[in-house]
Amino acid sequence: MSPRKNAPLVVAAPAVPSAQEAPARKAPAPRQRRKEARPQELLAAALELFVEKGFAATRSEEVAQRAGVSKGTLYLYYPSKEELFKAMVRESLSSRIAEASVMIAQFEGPTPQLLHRVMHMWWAEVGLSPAGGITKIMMAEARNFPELASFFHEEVIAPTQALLAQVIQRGIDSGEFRPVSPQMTVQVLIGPMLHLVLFQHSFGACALHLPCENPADVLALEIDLLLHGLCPRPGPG
Amino acid sequence: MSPRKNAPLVVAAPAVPSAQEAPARKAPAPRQRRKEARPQELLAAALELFVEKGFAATRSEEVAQRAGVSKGTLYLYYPSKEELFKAMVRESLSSRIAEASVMIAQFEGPTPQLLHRVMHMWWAEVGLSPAGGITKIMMAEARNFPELASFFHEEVIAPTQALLAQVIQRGIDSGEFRPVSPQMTVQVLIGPMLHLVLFQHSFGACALHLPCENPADVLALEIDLLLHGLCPRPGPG
Amino acid sequence: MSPRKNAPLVVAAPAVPSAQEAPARKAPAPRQRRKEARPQELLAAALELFVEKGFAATRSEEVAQRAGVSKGTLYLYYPSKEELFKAMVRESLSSRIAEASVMIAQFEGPTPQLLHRVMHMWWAEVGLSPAGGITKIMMAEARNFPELASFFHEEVIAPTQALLAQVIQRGIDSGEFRPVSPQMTVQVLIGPMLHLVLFQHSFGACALHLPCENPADVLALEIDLLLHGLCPRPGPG
Amino acid sequence: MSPRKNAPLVVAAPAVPSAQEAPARKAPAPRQRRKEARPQELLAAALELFVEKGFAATRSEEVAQRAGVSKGTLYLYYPSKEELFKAMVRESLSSRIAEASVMIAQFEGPTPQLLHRVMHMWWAEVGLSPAGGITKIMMAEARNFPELASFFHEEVIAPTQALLAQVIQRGIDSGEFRPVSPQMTVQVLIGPMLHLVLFQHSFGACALHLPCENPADVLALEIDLLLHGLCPRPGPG
DNA sequence: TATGAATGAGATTTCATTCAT
DNA sequence: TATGAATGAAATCTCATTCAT
Repeated sequence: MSPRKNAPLVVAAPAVPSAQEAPARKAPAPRQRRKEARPQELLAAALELFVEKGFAATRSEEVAQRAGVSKGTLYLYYPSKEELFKAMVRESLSSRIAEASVMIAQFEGPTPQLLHRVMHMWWAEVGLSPAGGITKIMMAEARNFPELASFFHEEVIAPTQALLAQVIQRGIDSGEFRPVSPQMTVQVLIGPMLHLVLFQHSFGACALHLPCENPADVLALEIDLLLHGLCPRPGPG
Repeated sequence: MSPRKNAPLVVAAPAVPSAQEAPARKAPAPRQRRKEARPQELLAAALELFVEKGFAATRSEEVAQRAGVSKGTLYLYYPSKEELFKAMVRESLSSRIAEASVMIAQFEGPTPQLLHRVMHMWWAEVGLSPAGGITKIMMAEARNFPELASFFHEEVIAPTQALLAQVIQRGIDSGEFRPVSPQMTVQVLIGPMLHLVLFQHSFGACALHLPCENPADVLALEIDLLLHGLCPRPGPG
Repeated sequence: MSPRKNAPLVVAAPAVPSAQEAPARKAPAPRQRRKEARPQELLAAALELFVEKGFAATRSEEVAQRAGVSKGTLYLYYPSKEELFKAMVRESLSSRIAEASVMIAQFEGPTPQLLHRVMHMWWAEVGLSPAGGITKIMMAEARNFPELASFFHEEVIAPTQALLAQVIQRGIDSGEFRPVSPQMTVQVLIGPMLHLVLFQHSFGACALHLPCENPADVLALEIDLLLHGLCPRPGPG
Repeated sequence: MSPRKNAPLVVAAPAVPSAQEAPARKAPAPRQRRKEARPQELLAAALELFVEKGFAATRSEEVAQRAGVSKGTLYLYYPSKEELFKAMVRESLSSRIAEASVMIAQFEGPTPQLLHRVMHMWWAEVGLSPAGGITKIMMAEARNFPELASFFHEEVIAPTQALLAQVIQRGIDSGEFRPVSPQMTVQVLIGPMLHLVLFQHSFGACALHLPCENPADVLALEIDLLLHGLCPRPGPG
């Protein structure tokens, strides 16, 4: 949907796998292998740390350390912290959006079921992974780093919303949904999920006494409410 | 639907006029003595700046400047940036929660109407004011400033959720709502509103080409959907 | 002995004249009384705090507070921290030196006994009182505050050493002491006592596990050693 | 006796030459890489400055400058001013104490001679070097920096006193000394020497008109007095 | 005379980025 | 390529002193 040419999207680079492979390395030519894996390792370390601490508060040396290289090496691959961040976003999120796009296009069946599927998919792939925290960072630091904000909007937000609006529209067209505004409904759909994710990545990560509901249950309830409302139906469903 | 009419969504609190009129003046600012007014002015400046830039990225000197005083004066009133932040939260949010609590206790009438009222009230008092941005900061910086997170949770999040859960419970008790989990439903209720506010205070504040819906309309739709669902009712409501 | 003209020694120059003239007054109006006592109270507070923390590390506001007045008032009496310090020195030490001078001049009897007396007197009046700590400060901060150092040398150190040298000379002249250098012997005399005092006011004031001997005993031993030596006498004393 | 021949009493450690030759240079100091030498250079600069100004009054940037590096570099080697201070103490004093300990253990000969030797050794290695000023700082700032005080006591004071007490005990055991208290005698021994050093590093370093005796002579006299007393011996020694 | 609010230079420590090796 | 020592701008907080009241 977005005009971006999302070439690396399809690669579906696993968010943190490389980091987990690294400690147990067994390549025959370890020197060589390592060199090729560097960008992946750096990106994985960046994802973890940016989500944990935010963009400004993450020290580039720490990223390098966690990836097992020196500070200088990081700058060999990415000329600045901003570029590192962008690369990490592309790696972590853009590919997921492409996948979802394919799934939606191919789906045949009732729209409520498609909506279920899309939301659960997002929850599983993004909400539950560290990638979900990226949005938290961007919301917080958008105004301090406008160029990053702009990038993120084009690369992630707009495409995602377009995808969801498409699903709503499908339901309206087929008479399965009431004739609401797709764009606005998307906001209502996204809201609680994102809120849940943000919460997990912020207060949820602190050791507070959180009366934290099971997110999966909240998600189920949300879908149920959105589809059928809080008020009991007068006649049988 | 309206593509761009959300202009004054976030009501920018007017900075201390004198500070803004005299950016280039050289005279050492004739040392005004006004102990009474200072805290308010500092808190207002702090609110603006913290929401704009976040906790860590806001320089305390900048807060002082915007309040029209010197760095030292700020520390005369608040012993640290953290304490300034806390005071600002108490000033901006705690009082609102107390008001809402009173309103809910006194309300007589159908619960859906009460829910409407509470949500619109929050939107008007918090969502539309800079205070709404405080949550954005806290989500972003909770993990870097655990003590602040804990404070915010106790002072704001927990009371707010308790209040809303109380409303849901009222509806369930009276048969007006289906027997859902109040705590979880609160998450679903809060989600989109908070998301909207966060969005306004982050991407919305950047000069992006946002297909940003009118928030008030989104809010209305949300309440409608939550009460009646996306799926059309089989019989007449 | 030193070329200094120690005129003010005898005069016991009253630091803040009005302050010393007024200690015995009994003005009926308590308001009045207070005002006259101010300098004394400030000087007392200054002595305590300067000895405790040093010159630079003592905040002038703290001195004012301990004296029960406001910061502004302190500056009404003493135009700067340096002047306050000087006044305090005059008040605390100069008068003692004058007293000792009189005692020495009037003493009739064997010199070893005079030496005993002088040293015990110094110990009782200075060593045991907070005033002893002033030397600690001066030693530490002399190079950072040369003017203060110069003042202290003229006002305290030189007169004291001259007095002691006079006693030694008396012993030599009468054949009671070996013909040593009075000036140098003064150093040897002063050393351990001052060291003891400095130690009390520094490490001794910390909560360390000090194998701290009873200072009075150390003093007695010192005098004994200086008079009779460490080596046992070959024949009967 | 000699009125003024104590010129180079305190051997000023030569500052890093390059740093002093180029105070006005503008070129950004061609970033030398010399990890090996840095700690030594920094420690030397720290010693000089701490002794000159005290712990609190020495700015860490100044230490860096005198060592010819930037502020940041200092913090690369020592994580805080306190740690820098400790490292400097270990470098300057702890090693000397170890040396003295060995010498004492190996010495064979009369105890008065050993005492002579120890005291002269201390004078030469510590008293005459900038390291002697460290005690001045510690005495002055012990109460403001208790942790530093504790460190210094354990690392320097206690071991030194133990060593000297051991020598006195040796003399008593062999009948060479009268049966005095070793611990207390140590105080008497240390006192004048330390006093001399403190004086040199404080008032002595100011441009005062000091009737300052030659310290070496004072030291000799002190030892003589302590061994044989002020009072003339009735019979021949 | 007495107050205490206000000021602003200054001190420590951090970190993105550079560059000699 | 890779390293990591070096830099220096910044950010928080302190405190002697001033001055309006």
